[in-house]
Amino acid sequence: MNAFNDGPSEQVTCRPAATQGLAEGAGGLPEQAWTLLFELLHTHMRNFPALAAEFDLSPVQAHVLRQLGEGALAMSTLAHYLSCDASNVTGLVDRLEARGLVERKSSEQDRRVKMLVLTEAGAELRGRLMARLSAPPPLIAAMPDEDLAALRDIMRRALKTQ
Amino acid sequence: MNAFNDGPSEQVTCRPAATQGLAEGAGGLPEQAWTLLFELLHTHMRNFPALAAEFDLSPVQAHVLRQLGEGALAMSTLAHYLSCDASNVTGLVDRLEARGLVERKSSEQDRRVKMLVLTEAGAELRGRLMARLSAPPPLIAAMPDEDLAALRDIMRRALKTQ
DNA sequence: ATAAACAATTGACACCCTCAACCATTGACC
DNA sequence: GGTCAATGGTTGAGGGTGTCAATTGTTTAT
Repeated sequence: MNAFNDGPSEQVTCRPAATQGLAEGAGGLPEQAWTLLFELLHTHMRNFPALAAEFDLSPVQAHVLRQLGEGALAMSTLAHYLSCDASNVTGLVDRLEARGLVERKSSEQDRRVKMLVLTEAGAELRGRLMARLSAPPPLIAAMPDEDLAALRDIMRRALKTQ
Repeated sequence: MNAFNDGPSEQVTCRPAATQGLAEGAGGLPEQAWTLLFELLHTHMRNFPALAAEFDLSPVQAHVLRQLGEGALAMSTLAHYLSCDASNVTGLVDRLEARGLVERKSSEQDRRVKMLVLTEAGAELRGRLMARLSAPPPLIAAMPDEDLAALRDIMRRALKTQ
């Protein structure tokens, strides 16, 4: 998220210049739609670190909790989902484990593998985090119902055919 | 980023569990639409570090170049746009300046502030970066024209009223 | 003229990330 | 059975990103 950055989370508004060079009107229909979504995307992602910080989590830790939704997950699998090196996950999990949010359990089938499970505290924290994440940002919340329904339907179709 | 995170950029698919606990059908219209957008958002953001790496940039450096679109920008302003501490920007700009992408120019009006400008090389790199960023992800590219047009119009309205 | 506010930097410290090297375990092959 | 390559996780070196507290130089208000 890396990538996202940590920081004070005052009121943020996006600078028009950020899209400069993207040629708003140009390109095909996909480019036009994408450019606009891209704007929402980046302005929202700017808040993610602050949002994670509300739960005393780094952005990446929040991602991990997010991914650890259901049952156990091998470290290597997590590394793949996070698109990062396995060695990175070691320290990541170390810190989460030290905070009592996650547990390493050796796999029965393959003793090389360590499975990750949320502790009770971890599951509780994840619940609160997910609830917070599902709150739509102002830009969405302010949309008229018509647009919201259309948006939802479009996205459902897109995610289904993908 | 880092929040986003840096990492190998193989083929990525999102794990259903990531949305677990978000209660897909529940909530009002805003929540429903948002949950779906949220999915797109996170899967796409996962690729951002790899995308930046194509230009030998860290995710944050790519953000900075993005923001530095038009004229000069004070360091403090950049810090505000990045939602990060001013002290962080110092090192950030140090590295970009060392690579010849950005220049510090003392302001005429106020000798405390240093204005950032893209060098020629920086502007060229930014151009290529922005072109790359404007390429819609597969999920968008695969949408039918009807949906794309609707999506574009909805987003235009939303960004305008915001 | 003095004091408060501000822009940028520095230094200490922590996290995130990669790469290369390493250990233990597994599975295939002779 | 014994050997060897492949795999999962950890460690260590090195660098980017981020914070906070303290410092310097400049501006602005009183």
